[in-house]
Amino acid sequence: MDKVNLLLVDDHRMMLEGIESMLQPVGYNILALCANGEEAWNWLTDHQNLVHIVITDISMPIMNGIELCKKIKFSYPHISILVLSMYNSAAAIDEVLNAEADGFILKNANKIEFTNALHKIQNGGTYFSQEIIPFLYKQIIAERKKDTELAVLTEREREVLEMIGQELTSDEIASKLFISKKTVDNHRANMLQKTKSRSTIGLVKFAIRNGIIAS
Amino acid sequence: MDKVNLLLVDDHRMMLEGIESMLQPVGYNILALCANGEEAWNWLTDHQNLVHIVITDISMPIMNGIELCKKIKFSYPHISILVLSMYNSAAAIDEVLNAEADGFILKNANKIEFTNALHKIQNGGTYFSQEIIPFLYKQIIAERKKDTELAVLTEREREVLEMIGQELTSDEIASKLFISKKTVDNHRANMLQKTKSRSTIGLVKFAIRNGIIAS
DNA sequence: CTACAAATAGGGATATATACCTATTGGACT
DNA sequence: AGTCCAATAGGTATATATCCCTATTTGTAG
Repeated sequence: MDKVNLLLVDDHRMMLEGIESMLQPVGYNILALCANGEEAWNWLTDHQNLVHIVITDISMPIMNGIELCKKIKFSYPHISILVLSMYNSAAAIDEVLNAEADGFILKNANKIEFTNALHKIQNGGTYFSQEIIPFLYKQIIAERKKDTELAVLTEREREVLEMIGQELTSDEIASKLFISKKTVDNHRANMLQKTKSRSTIGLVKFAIRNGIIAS
Repeated sequence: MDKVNLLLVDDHRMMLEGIESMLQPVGYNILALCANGEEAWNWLTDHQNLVHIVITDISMPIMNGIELCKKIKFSYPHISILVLSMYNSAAAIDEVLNAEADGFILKNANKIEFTNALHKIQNGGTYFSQEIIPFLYKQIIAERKKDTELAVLTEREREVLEMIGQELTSDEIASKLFISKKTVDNHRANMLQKTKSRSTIGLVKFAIRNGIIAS
């Protein structure tokens, strides 16, 4: 049987070389090492038919692992993808599932689990870390709730919230948006309810938490 | 010359094994792998005279690398420490320097740089990644500015600010601190001036920036 | 001893936000 | 055609924060 050809994608050089020194001795063929999704994507345009499995990190500069995964699955569906992640956050898991990855393991997995995951994947299967399986159920619900929490705000409300975060008053926001102060106040009131805040302070914390404004 | 004895500390199993497979072939002796600072600290009580260099991550559960570093430097000053970090944040660098580590490299360093750092350290020297050297200068100043920014607030003001961040009103804060609402308002006014904020919103952002409250 | 900063507190005025209401319009989904 | 919701806007009352003053006490540095 031919060697399995891998493409490794991670922005941490040490992680790349660590994986390489772990897999090369046990019969895997590392075709290339890429530091981010874009690099990998470009490399794939000329080598897509060589690659069997792409092993990628999630958080990387320029193009992250989720985006890379989606693009590969759309354009080169024959390539399997194993996603590595530092943390088993609900959001990460949800995104990985959404991107149709073939496997997802945490970076604190040991060599056994790692090669195990690769075996399953190279045989057309899937592999998800034991640690994240509870999340698959529990957190689809939790995630939906969190998504709802994020989605509760309308486009306009987010716009207003952003200006609140810039320390503008309702009057100033009204002027900037060419609407009545009353309307701005209504948006505030609605957002207070939706985010379960007592005052603008809670609103601002919500905004920072959700990346609407910077601290 | 005897082999150099190492203790590896990182909460990511894969990173531990990656480093191990990188260093073992080039003549280093890995004594143990620990998943966090406490584990390493406990292990050291019985093996402190065997270890030459401790290689540790910063962010780990239970006891982080900074704390571990400080404890080792206090109790076993003959042990050298190389700190690994994911990010070259100003805060991290400052803490590492403060903990008197012998070296600090980023996890995206390659094998060459890694062994280079170890060589320097085992010969009694220090090694800091090229990437972070600019930080050593620029950010000592930036850090000092941030410290100053933090220092402008008095103890009491910080206390009040923390409560503001919990969405308490001046009245409520006054009750909790057994002082007059007027006093709280004075603290607010003074903080607004000191932080150059237009309103409480700016104050809250300041508090989050400086870790006084969480978003 | 003096000078200064921090914490305390008050008066009084004004600005701003919040809490309840109601109401209209336009677009999307059923 | 009817329902729902976002966005709009107004009224009225109250709560809260902000501004501009003054003033006392206490501790600390010069």
